[in-house]
Amino acid sequence: MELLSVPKRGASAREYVYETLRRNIILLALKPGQSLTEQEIAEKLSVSRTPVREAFIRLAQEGLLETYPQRGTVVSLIDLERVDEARFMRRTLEKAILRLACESFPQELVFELRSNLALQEVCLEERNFLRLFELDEEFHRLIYRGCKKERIWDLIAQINADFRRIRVLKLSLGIGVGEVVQQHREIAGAIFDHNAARVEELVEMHLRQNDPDFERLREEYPEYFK
Amino acid sequence: MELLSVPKRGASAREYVYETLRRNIILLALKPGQSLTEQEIAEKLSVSRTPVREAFIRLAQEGLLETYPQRGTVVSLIDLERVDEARFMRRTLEKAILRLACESFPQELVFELRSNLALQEVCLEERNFLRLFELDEEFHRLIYRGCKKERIWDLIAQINADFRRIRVLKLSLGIGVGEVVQQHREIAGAIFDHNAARVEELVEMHLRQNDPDFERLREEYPEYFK
DNA sequence: GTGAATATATTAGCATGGTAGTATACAAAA
DNA sequence: TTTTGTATACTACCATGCTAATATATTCAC
Repeated sequence: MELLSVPKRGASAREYVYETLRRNIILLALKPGQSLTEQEIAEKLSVSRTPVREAFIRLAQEGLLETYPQRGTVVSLIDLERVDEARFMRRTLEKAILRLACESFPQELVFELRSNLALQEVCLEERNFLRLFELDEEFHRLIYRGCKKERIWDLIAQINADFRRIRVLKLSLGIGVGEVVQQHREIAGAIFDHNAARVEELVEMHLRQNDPDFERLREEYPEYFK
Repeated sequence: MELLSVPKRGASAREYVYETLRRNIILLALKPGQSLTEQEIAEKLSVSRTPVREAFIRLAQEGLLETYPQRGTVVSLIDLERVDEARFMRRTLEKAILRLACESFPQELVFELRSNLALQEVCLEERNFLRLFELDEEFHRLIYRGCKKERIWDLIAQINADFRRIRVLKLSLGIGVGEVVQQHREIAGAIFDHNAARVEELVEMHLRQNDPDFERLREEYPEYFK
């Protein structure tokens, strides 16, 4: 098992282990269904079992791990029902948030949004899809922040973990990245123009475009799904 | 410090401590701002420090506790900004959920909803407001379950913890309980009649009625607020 | 060879001791 | 009186050993 490394940066051991595992699960360096033990991870990350255990508990609570007492711990399989529920939640909230953003959006974040879009273009040209994925998340987070709803974004990110794994699968197949950047630009444009009606359409489209690919991915990687 | 007890029921020590503390914080048996230590709670609940610590971590993640490394842990103050954000989230999602419920709602849950309403009436007559509070939560959960969106309810419950503490404060002052039961009955009626337009109004009213009381409560209990 | 009983290994849950960081009390100096 | 330095106490963080539950391998009876 190879783990992508995450910088420690003064954080506690617990935080370090948590971030490392979370990132590895979402980026599929840890495969759905793969089993882990406290001991094993503790050794790999050079910490004791306690902070590993605490990270496991948190990841289990977020649905990324499943712990079976006295037996072991496995990376959760991707659950398409849960994905549906998460996407319903996100679609619903994001439409409401973007309506707010069209009413008013703070100037300093306009700059950040534009910068983010520019970087997305670069990643697209360079075909750096993983980084593009992170910029995508950051783009949406910025909008939530502009509406003073950043906590809501954090919750969505939590419940959306399974969906994020699916997106990583899609990226690994290189499916539909160009459209995404174009849509982001249009969404930003609608915010700047205070065009609430238009933004609602755009969000609906943006968040629904992944729909048809689920079954295909499931056929491609059946062992990752529940 | 007196803790309301919670039955153990075969759960792990960690779960037991978590449930006990959570309940005590929300019902304000543990006051906002009050400080706790692992040691102290471990002794009171007759477990070791480990499960207490793990429960603390989870409660801190949910915003009910704040942990300052090497200094201590305190029960979070009620944060009205966070409350606003949580209520925005709930209003937005609950309207969408209730529209779904008006389209179709499973028969077996109709029965449960009616039973719940009947119990609410009893609690109202008996002035058992704490139990009524729990039935209220259960009422809404049932609706989410009927739409296969129970996970979303759980997230809302999490982010709503501060709002729940406010409601407990209100109940302790005996403010506006009669209306709530009446509104629940109307909401259920609208679901059974598939009246989506009506239900949206009702939800808006139901979830907004608490608005004006915040400042009053803040004056009454300034030490509980941030 | 098959099935039951038993031993062994493995795991997460839990208890407990040590550590480092922080606040507090108090004494000494100004 | 005020400030500064120091000792003390207290805390959460982390390491580690033990326990109980479970899965697997082995032995034995038939």
